Amino acid sequence: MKTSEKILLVALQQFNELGIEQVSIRSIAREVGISAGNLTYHYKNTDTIIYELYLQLVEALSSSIKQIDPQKLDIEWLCEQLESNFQHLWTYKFILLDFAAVARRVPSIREHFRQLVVLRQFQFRQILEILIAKGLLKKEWIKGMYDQYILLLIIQSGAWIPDAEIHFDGEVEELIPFYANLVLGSLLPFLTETGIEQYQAYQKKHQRSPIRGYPSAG
Amino acid sequence: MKTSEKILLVALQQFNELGIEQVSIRSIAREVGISAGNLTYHYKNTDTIIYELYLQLVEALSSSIKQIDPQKLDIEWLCEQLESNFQHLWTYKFILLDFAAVARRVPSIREHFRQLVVLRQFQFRQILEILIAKGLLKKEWIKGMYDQYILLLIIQSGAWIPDAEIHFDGEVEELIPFYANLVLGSLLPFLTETGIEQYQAYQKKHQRSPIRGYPSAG
DNA sequence: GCGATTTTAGGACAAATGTACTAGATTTTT
DNA sequence: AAAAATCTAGTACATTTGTCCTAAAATCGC
Repeated sequence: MKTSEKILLVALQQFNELGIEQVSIRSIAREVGISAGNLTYHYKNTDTIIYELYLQLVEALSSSIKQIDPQKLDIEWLCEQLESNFQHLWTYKFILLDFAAVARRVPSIREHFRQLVVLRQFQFRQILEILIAKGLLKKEWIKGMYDQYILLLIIQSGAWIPDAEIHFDGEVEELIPFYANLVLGSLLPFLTETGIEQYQAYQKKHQRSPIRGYPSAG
Repeated sequence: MKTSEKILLVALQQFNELGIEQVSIRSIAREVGISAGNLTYHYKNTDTIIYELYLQLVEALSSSIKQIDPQKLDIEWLCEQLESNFQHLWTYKFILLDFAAVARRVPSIREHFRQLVVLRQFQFRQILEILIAKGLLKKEWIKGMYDQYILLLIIQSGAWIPDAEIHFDGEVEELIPFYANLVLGSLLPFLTETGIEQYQAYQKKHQRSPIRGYPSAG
């Protein structure tokens, strides 16, 4: 494997484990087994590495979405899509764990992400329209409610990661399904009866209890 | 004003403006106009200051909640309560801006917060029960949906701050109302007709357009 | 095999940070 | 007023970090 690839791999691991502020070019170089001087040859500084990893994440997410095929689009597809995306996000969790700090350190990430969110809003809107047309989602019964929902969904899509870091106590394998399920739960009140049936079919298929590994007041 | 109070004040300001990682005992001491040595006499290190400010925030939120009076509890009360809480959170925004980083630096904050959330879940559940009993909220039509919603609401209650830092472009005075309104929006699909009326009455009273200062795909 | 390019190691340097310590000043207590 | 406490300034030290530079080593094209 190329040195530059090794660096990114080790860097990602360290960022995820220690948090961005604890990682330096020296700490990465040490673990890769190269000199710090050498590392700066490949990546000028840690910010460059962060940006590179951010691009990897964006790429992973984009290629996952591909084209939206209105034919296959249903609740089950949505569930799978979301869970797959969450998996990618978790792989690069350090980015969303302290996204504000990341965006402050690397302004180009902030700018890129701002535009990305605008695009996502648009895509979500299209998806919802299709689901409504298919009778899986209720028609908007309060003006603007779906626009609000989309924003909330985007916020939630990043926010579950810090939440998991603080609260989640369960097994690692259960983490993604748990939060995917949780965020999907925000869709529940909008579902039609057919939509609910599809949702519950998906639930059953994957054998999930709704809340586990999360401290509760019960 | 006592020196120790001045320190907290300046520290809060610097944390909010620069982010936790850019603030040091020296940078605070410089702005307060005292020596760094003196500052360490009052607070051993920045972590201690962070913890102190965290306690201030918790105190502000707690005293805001006070006792819940089932008599007065309605949608309007909920809106006001939420907006008031958001105001407090924004005052100490650095804490929730990088909460994962804060919790990593000061483990006692993490532990305290974990317990706090358990309590909040319980309180929310009580509030929702009352609203249901009053006919403002629909009865749960999918098992466990309100438990899920409560978790989402708690996540959203912290997540709007990083989101604002990245996306919000509007006037500062509009920020809190915008996000309070956005998060309250997640309640919309659960509202009964009476609930919707109360909600819209509150909206009208405060003259809000639902989306402003936020980049949209429209 | 040879020259050019790419890759690597290592060191030097300034700046910043947390921590600890000393000693003087100020306030409070008695 | 004297003693005790609290508060303050200043210094020193070890570490870490980003950045820059040099020279050697490895690799590649021909």
